[in-house]
Amino acid sequence: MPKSPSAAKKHSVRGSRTGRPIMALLDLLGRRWTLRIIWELRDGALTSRALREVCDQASPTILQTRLSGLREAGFVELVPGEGYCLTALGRELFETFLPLHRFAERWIKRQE
Amino acid sequence: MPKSPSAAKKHSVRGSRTGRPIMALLDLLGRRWTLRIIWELRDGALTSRALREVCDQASPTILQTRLSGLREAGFVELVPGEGYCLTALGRELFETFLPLHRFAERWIKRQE
DNA sequence: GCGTATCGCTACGTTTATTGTAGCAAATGA
DNA sequence: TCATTTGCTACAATAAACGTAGCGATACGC
Repeated sequence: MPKSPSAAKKHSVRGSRTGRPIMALLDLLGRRWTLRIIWELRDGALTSRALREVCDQASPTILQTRLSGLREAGFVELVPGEGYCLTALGRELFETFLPLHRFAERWIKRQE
Repeated sequence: MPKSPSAAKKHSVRGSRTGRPIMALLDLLGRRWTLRIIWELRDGALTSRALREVCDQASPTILQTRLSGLREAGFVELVPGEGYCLTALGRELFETFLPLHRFAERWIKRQE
């Protein structure tokens, strides 16, 4: 298994071996709870525990791991006294998959 | 592939407990290789083995699992003699996160 | 027919990721 | 002080993903 050291940071994003940014991003977003966290922070800051509540009581272990990754990626920041919230970049990312919301509505009807 | 009304529930999508479509979709897309598969099928059909090649030799076990999920979800179909390709719905989904591509380019520059 | 190559797909043992529960130290306010 | 809440971590258990091998079916050329 060839491993390129070109990964963004020490957490060696899975799809980044190709050196294509989109792969690194898809890889980052394709980890459990990542998309959900970004989604739940859309309306403002949440404390780690509040975030856990809205994320269906996900384990703090993995939430912490994801939050670290998202902070490293520059999508999320921790504001003392406020909690976790999206950075400007993070909000930009959120908006790129905002259309998913409307898509999901149409999609679910097809499922039923 | 037979599609029952409860097809979506068969694999009990993780975030679907809330009943909110976007959660079910984020959950589906937040599984390993799912986003990548949709991305790699953007230019047309690929056989299961060709798909494996472009997906960094991912294990056929998990690719098969994902392809089944994506077929159940109606995003991917298997065309005999051609291979796997996106359905009309799948292409629509792909286009909703197409802006991610450009975003990823900008994002990666920030990382370096 | 025969061999060979490819297709979609699965078995199975190992490794990695995620979960669930409990709890820590620091900060805050009463 | 005491009680809460914060971000965060330890640790054992479970679930997901990986890697290798190979199946049956199909389609070729010979």
